Amino acid sequence: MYEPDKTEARWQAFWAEQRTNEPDLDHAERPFFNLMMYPYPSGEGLHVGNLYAFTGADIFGRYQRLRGRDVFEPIGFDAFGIHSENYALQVGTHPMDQIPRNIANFERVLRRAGIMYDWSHTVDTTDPDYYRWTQWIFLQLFKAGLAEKKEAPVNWCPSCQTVLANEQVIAGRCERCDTPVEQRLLSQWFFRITQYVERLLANLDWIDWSETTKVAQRNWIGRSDGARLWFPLEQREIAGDSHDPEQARREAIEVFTTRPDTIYGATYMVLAPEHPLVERLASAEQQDEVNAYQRATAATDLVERRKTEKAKTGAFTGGYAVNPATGNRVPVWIADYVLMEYGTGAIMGVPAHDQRDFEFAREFGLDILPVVASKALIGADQDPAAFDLRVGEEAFVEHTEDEVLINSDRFSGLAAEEGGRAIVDWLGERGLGEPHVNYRLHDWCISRQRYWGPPIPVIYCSECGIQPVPESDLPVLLPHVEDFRPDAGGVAPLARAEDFYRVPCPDCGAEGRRETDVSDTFLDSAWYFMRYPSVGFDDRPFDAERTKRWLPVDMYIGGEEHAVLHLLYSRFITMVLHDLGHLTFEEPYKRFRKHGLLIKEGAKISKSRGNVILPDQYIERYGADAFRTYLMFLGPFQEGGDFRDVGIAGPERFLKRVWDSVIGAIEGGRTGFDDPDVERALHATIRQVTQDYESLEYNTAIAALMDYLNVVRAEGRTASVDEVRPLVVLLSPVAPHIAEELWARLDEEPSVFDQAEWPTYDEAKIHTDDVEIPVQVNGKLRATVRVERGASQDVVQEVALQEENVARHLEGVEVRKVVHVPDRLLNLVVG
RNA sequence: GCCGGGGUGGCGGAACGGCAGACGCAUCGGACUUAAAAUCCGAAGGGACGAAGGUCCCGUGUGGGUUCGAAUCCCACCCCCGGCACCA
Repeated sequence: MYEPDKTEARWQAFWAEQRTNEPDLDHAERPFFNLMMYPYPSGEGLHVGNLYAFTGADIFGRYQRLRGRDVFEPIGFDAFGIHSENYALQVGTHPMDQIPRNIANFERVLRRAGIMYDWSHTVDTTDPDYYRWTQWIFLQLFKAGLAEKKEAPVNWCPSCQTVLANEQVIAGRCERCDTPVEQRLLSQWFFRITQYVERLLANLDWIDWSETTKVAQRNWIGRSDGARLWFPLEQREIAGDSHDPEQARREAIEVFTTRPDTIYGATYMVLAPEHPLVERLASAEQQDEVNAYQRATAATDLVERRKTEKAKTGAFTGGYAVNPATGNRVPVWIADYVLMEYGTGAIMGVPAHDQRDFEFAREFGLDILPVVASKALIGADQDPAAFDLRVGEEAFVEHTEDEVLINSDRFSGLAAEEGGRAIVDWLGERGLGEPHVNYRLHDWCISRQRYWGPPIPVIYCSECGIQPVPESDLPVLLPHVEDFRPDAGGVAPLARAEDFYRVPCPDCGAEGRRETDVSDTFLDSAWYFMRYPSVGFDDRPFDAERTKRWLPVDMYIGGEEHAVLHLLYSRFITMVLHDLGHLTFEEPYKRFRKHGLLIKEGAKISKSRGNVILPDQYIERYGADAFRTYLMFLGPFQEGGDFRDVGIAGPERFLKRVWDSVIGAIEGGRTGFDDPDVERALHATIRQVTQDYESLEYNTAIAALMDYLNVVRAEGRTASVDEVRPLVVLLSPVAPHIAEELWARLDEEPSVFDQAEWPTYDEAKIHTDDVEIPVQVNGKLRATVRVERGASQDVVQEVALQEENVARHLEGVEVRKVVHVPDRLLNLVVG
């Protein structure tokens, strides 16, 4: 009798006692670092989505192990952060008490699920032995000039009462609580990730990652090629050759554009309402209107402001600038459709060729002047320099190969792209233009005005300014404070803990004050995988030898939701540590594969829907093996699938039958292969399962195993031990407990993961002597015939023609053509 | 709007130029049982004809195309999911 609860408990105890899953980190000869994204240990318990991801990753790890690799498969807990803090606030506990309970609960479930973790090398980001090195990493960036404190407009969540990184703002709302985000001008710590943007982009071309993830990163980085142009302010004359270009630029409005070719159509300019030049440009008579508009914008939250479909609003400043190409003076407006944080916070308005500018010009009666048109439209007989193009209800924005410039002086008639380059060159001679690449990506704001994170290791000295905490003083311990509530004014909770922040300057001893902000959780997770092999080394973040042996990560499996956050930050931190000489590699993950998303009965799983699945009850009822098998069977791992309770019955029955068949084989005592069909099925199954594990297609691997079992036990047949031994091995990555038990009962030495050889297949044994060939007439199936493998067309055709059904369809018509694919198909084309 | 991914039986999904629906769930029929559950055996995309073995037609979101042959490749469109979005 198959009793999963007993079997699973026995083998989990065996693994723990024998330290089966703890590779020798110093001497492993064929190291394989199998990594999965560590979870946030929530108070609600381990989510089935976590277990889905972990199981898929675990199968890959176990498979690599059976292929002879020394697999290191660690787990840790991403336990700092707003989520934990909010949960503690909600249930009225302290995170320092709550988190260890959550972690213990997670560990219990993960052990119960039979994941091959090395429990002697876990990471907890809230452990001072860990965050000490998170602080150390901050210091390395600080010393390298890659961490800077600057006053900047930042995203402020009024509900969480903290600053958010751009990546944490989803459609203008806080990713945590969905509250519309405000902009505030605050002094914050930033990591200069923008300095690495080209490398982050370039390496995407060669790292082995899911293509969709690479695309998401490219989009996020948002490289756009264009030019910077300077429109001199009107009260100054246009800077001529005799002027210093630097001077000219200081007295001008700088814009970024991807369409410098359209500058002759720039009939006005728009500044973001917060733009520093607004004050200077605003005329006395427009001052009130400008101020009113600025106030109105400031009062609007980002969600409202960034609505695309919203009608265009704005205010005229009363000031003018000069279009450096035409020499015409153009009015300068402010409008909220221009955003301070993208480009230069100012644009040239080209209403004929930009839909937004078009709408704005229409609203305020500004000139609309087309300067680009297709050759076909112009025709051969017209002069592009004076072409009269009428603009309809929309801007003319298509950007095609055959467009040429019109109404653009001497550039008229040039192809648009070429003309754009020529114009930028020409403006460049006067210092008023240059090619420029702009990025959507901003520097990474790591300051958080919250409690539950690693304190940023900096001291502000009244005498000597910003001082890093000496490395020897790390960690800066997060004190246990009772009132860890965030503050609406943006003051960090630690700023209320005088014992914490009052310290002498580490350099001069004068009165100093600690930084009271903590760092972003994403900094914790940007390097956690580097710590795993070096857990236990107290005097260094990562040991050189261990790191060399195990990193970079061989396989990383995780959710697509981290495509642009965690994965980008950890690449950045790895590059920095590489450049500073701490690492020998610059990309952290050799391979990354995303897993799909689980839904339940067609609906998204979420707390608010109340359809959250906790694995505990299922493991309790069906056993970990059956639950794992079901999770992996319900759909392609990389695409996700639909979880339905009733579906577990299939895998559950399958495992019972495996048990009965193997036990039956052992009791029967027969060896060898007496049935060529079974042997053939075995070899085909080994081939299929091997390919599927390799490519993470676990659902079809399991289907293949079910298929094979159906062959083995057909019509009350009793299997031989040689027929079932490979089945046990092939199944073991998915259902490790039952596999261990059956392996042992087959009189083999445990553990199957150390003792078994991965089964090999013989292509020749998969082939039969005969093949079944479908016979089509005009592409429609009319019969199947059995012929010898490799039979010639003549032979196949002869056999086919004897089929009554084929002959009938050939009656009275002429065979015009015969398509024969050897061993695959015969198609008779009649006319 | 832009960028990804996807639309196949009652359901989850296979197949990804060559016998559509593997494998499984649910369903139905049978065996076992006093009975039920469990287990085992079998049926099954839809339709038409046939007593039956069978035979034919229709079928992979819609419409076109390429091909001897298309779920699979190409073009256009519709719908769903995920991401980004007044990004200049």
